[in-house]
Amino acid sequence: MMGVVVTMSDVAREAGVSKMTVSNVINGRPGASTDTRARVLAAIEHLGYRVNATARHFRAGRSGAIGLLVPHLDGPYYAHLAARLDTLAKARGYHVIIERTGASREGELAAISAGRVQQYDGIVFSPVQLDTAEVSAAGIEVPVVLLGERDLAGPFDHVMMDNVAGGDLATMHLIQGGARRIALVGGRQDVGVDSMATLRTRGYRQAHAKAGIPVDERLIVDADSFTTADGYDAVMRIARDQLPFDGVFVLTDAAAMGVLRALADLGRRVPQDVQVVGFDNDVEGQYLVPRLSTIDPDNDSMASRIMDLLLHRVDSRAPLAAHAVEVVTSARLVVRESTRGRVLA
Amino acid sequence: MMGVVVTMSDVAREAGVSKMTVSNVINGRPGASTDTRARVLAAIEHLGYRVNATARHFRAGRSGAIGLLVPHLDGPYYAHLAARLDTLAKARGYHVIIERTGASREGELAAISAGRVQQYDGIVFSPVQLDTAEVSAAGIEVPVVLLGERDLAGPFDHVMMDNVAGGDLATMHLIQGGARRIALVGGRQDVGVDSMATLRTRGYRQAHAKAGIPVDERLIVDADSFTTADGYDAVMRIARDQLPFDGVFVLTDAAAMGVLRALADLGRRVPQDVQVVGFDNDVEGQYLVPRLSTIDPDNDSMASRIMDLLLHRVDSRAPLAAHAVEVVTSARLVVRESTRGRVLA
DNA sequence: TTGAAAGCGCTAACAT
DNA sequence: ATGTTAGCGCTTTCAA
Repeated sequence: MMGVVVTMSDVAREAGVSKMTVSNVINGRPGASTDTRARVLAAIEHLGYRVNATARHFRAGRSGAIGLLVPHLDGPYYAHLAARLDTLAKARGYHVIIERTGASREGELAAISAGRVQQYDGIVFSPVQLDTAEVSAAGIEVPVVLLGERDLAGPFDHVMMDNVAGGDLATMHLIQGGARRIALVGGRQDVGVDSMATLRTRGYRQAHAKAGIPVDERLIVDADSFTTADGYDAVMRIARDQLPFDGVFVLTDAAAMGVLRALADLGRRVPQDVQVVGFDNDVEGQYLVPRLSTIDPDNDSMASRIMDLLLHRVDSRAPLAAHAVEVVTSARLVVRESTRGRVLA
Repeated sequence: MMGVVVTMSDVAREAGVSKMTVSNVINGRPGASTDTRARVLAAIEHLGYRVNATARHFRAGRSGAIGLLVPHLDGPYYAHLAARLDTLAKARGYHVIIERTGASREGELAAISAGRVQQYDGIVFSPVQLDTAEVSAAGIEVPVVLLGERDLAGPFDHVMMDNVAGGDLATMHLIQGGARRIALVGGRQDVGVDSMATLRTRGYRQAHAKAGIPVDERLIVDADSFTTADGYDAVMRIARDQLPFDGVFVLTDAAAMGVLRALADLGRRVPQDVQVVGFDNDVEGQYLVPRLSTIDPDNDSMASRIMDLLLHRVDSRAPLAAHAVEVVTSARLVVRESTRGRVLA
């Protein structure tokens, strides 16, 4: 026997009031006497009533779902972000649905297509291929918070970490540890679209410029989707090309894991022969051999900002407000065993 | 301007039929002439109509949500399982909501409490502390599929991998590689409740018995929630107690990562001084130094079985059928660099 | 083969 | 301070 379903009408009858009064009490709306409120609360308690979230969302013309559109879930990065966002969303009556775009143009376009998006009350989108103009052109009709790349002056709220500063920090750290030929695994040339990769690459160049060290373009190698496998392959390609290098800045910790493995296969010691620094501060990094130095992007505060911005728009039914908000959270260097430098001031 | 919301009535008007006919066509119910069907389909296409899942679930008295109750999301194991289950669920009009129990009794009891569970149409529960009787006592009123531990004869459908065989396989592999004093990280004494840990431990003992090797109980050390940190700590504890060992069977790959790191800190070479084998076959394992030998539980087929069993009950509104189904998927040894043995037949 | 009516649980808008 | 009405989009039931 399925449990008795207690509705608002049941509570109203039990408390001797109307459904509306029950609704008002539940939603903390004013206009109920202390006495009535107490009776309603007692009835709720007594009957074990819980609001039917589906009915409430239905009535409001909403689904209660927030879409989180990310490239993949291979590494821990997006999994952790998803968990944090979900916790924040639950506290406010929503839940998070994860969609993987596969980091391809088609995947991203499909994910933000009208049909897919309309099932959500709002979306958090981390594009890796599309730029603001393209996202804008998709004509998304729910609130959107963009994530992880720099796009000046878009119509969307935008939360990102300071990738350029982070890349600079990481590279400068390698230089201070004595590196002069620093490979950039996952690096991308600056061609129009800003992305996590191009921005961190910009930081890499910035640090070289400040230190007066020339950049050898051949040391900038792509790493597809920044997975562990991609990192491994990238180093193997550099080695095959016989390019000397004494430092590696890897754009993600996940890829850095593959880099460390590749260096081990090549018989190069870390940090004695080659220093390595990652980016993301995944917990796994502190258990690698050697423990990985990395950049910590402070993801917890990013998650709060994201949910605040998004749900504010969702609740106020103002999908595309006039004033898009730009939030930049700052990065911090975490020095462990894979580098020779010291913590910077 | 929010996009025009196209409803079933709009489609009906456009096609010159009633809502019911549209509904029938959409749901593939019989009783619509080929001609009518074509007109309805054309109207749907023309207007860009999509069914409102919230309304449909509301009408059906459902939420459309499947709860996935797991101990944590620290490692990749449950994150991957969640992703797979979600893909399967989406294809059938449901979505997966992840709940973390924290691997504690209170956390698990809270997660399966009436209030929490009633928001789901069905749940997939991976208990680590509770046994079948306790889960049963909670009086869950939606379909449940249990996961990951052995419980004979419960009222719930139950999908698990063959943990005992996997533990046996791993241990036997270490023995064949020459190990005689094998530490068991995450091992648990067999006390009433079967769990992932006690079952794999049973496999460990079984292998020792078959090989005629005595088990040193002091080498069986707990590892809390099987995280990387727990694995690290476990090995450090064994070392502090000065117990000699030449092999380690770690109950999860996540913990195995910490084990490898600890052995590196202790200056013990793997696999020359100590062989290590994990369990789960996380992708990360093949990039560790050394690459981790492990047990592959074939999670993909587990995920399909789980969703099939669960949604069958959900769709047929038969939460507690008379015949609970027990599914056991088999495990496979993956030999890499952290052990000295060869692949078993 | 098709349609009309009713209602799922909730809340905005409007009485009282 | 509290109640009544109406209706969100869909499908079950019953009628034509």
